[in-house]
Amino acid sequence: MEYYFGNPNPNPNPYFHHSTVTNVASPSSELMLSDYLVLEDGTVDHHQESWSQSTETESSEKATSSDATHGFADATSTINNMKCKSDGNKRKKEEVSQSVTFRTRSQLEIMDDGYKWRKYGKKTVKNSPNPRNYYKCSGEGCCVKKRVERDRDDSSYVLTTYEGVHNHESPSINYYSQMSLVHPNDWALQSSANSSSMH
DNA sequence: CGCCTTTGACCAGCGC
DNA sequence: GCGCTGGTCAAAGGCG
Repeated sequence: MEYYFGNPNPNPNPYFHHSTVTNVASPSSELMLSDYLVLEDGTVDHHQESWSQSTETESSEKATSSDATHGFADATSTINNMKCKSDGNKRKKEEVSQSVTFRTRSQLEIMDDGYKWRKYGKKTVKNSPNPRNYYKCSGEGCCVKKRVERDRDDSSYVLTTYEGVHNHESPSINYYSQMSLVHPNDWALQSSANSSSMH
């Protein structure tokens, strides 16, 4: 299964290209968001753990290490096993999911990542002036979710948390492939390369 | 008409 | 047990 992230929409959000994932500890290390999101089902590799870091708004995601050398210290990633079912054991704490959180600087909350999302909820969260929006992938049988909220400390940043793995390719995968195609198996190398040399 | 957003209600987990 | 909180549901309405 391949899993891509980027800005493959033929009619891209004009602000998206200015969205970056910034490492607070090392502000000079900025990556285009589209440069590195590829998830592989179920595995936790060194790189993914390395940029795991809790944010206070993501209390359910425990902090691991933050490794500024990868430039991902400001993104939260918790990779677990995904269970995609809406009944029975939903909302159990033991029900873990594969989730990745990006903190991006963007004027718009909705960044076009190539997938089609349907909003299903909006909640105000405690200790945050900004509401949290909940989206599901509109793909048939695809239960990937994402949460989008503005950083309570700096509203110029958007926190986007993806949960799950798409069971389909991005509708705009062809377009994206011309920009920056990364196979999941190569993602570790890609992310490592990106951290050392941009583009 | 189909798909979307909005939004209040509902539910489960958690802390006290 | 109770209240708070986060996450989800589903009805209603809007839009193309």
